[in-house]
Amino acid sequence: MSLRHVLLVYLGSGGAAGYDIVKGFQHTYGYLWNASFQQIYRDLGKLHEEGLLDCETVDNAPRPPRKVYRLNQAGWQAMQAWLAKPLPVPRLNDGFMVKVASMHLQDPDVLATELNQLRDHYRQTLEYLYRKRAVFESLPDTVLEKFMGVFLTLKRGIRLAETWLEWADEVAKVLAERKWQHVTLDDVHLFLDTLQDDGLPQPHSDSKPARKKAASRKKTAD
Amino acid sequence: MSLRHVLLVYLGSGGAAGYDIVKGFQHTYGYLWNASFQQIYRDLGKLHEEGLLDCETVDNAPRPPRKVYRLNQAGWQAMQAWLAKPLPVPRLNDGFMVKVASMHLQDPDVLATELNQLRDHYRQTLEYLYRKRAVFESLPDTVLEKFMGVFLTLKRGIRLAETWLEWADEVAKVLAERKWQHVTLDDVHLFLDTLQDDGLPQPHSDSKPARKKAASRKKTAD
DNA sequence: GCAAATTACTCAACATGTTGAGTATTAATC
DNA sequence: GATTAATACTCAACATGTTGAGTAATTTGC
Repeated sequence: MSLRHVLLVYLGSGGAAGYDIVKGFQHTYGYLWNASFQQIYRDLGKLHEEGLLDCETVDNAPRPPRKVYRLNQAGWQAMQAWLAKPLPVPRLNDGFMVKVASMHLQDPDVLATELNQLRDHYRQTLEYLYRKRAVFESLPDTVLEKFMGVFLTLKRGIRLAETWLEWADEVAKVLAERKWQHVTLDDVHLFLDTLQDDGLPQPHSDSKPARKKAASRKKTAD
Repeated sequence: MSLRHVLLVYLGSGGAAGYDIVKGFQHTYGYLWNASFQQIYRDLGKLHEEGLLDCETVDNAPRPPRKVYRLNQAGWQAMQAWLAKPLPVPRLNDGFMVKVASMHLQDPDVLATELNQLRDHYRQTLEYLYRKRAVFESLPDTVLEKFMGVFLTLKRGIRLAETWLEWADEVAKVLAERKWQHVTLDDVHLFLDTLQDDGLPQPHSDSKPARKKAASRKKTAD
């Protein structure tokens, strides 16, 4: 699961050339998948080497020739295979959450500043997404149905940003009231042990939910 | 921004040894940050090499000795520097969104199956998180305040899962009604060109919102 | 028409994350 | 007490993503 597959899907609607793919990709999947232009070029080259893409070199003198990539039989199959195979649940490695979880280690004003920057960002994003949604909603049904998939992901983006902002208000309130205390690792472990934690469902984790008493842990925190 | 920093934050509350860190880390940041035990061991070693962690080798005969890692001065500063420096807005490379956006390329029943698997997963996750929230809410305020940061991220996890499920209902409805049509890349480009797209706010994108007419694009789609 | 900036790329080094295999010690089973 | 399984690690190869530098054509400013 990676850019390779997303490129195959992108080319599933038709072939295209170098920089056009870069630009079109940003347009189409811009808020679904981040990729640098370097990575796109590199992976297009690899997919071609591996025989999943045909590459037609079209003369474009006096400029360098355009390389037009297009799915071939193998590529189409690889795309279908990816679409058909369920993905692992996405990881959500969000550093800001780590900062919030450990707010007791940090100057609350610094965290509040970062929170506000993020709020501005998500408010801007939301406005942008609302404008886009309005365009979609003004389309006649027959056209909208052509872009139903994209429309659905747009709605997802809107929901995400909206709930992020609601949550951020909660965090801001806590920060304003300065409702927290210092914590040690031992506090945390003792507390978590009392939870009788059955483990979060994690389809691609190799740890089983089996638990032992954590009593044997050496006291190493300071 | 990576596991390195999260480990520094984790050790900010106190030192700990090898496998204890692995286990404790999964506990504390399990639903905030995914990391394999191999990665944790490797990065602990690297942080030690770089002089950000002290490592005290404690005899544990007849077992292999325990390596107790602890933040030193430099490590504490590195942690504070990370906390103080605003993070880039997180990428959200979610393959399932790509699948939904290109639903016209795929058998709708296959997509529906994957959607339902994900719904089951998020429903389970949500139940787990509700149970955890109930524990937090039963705590006396003085204790809750110790874990306010963790509590806030838990609430975030709940909001995320809830809105994901609401959105999934929308998608399921569209899939059931089979409301979409075949699309070509040219359709997509023509449509997007009409949007007068100003670009999504992307703090760590190097593309500027400047736009040209896409009229010069060669017709390469099939 | 020359210099500087921009566009359209390529290359290489590196950071980060994943996968699979391997190795001791301890515990469980026969 | 030998065999097997589970625990607690280590190592190495590789996949993926990021960063910065470089190059050649094309446009822009003088």
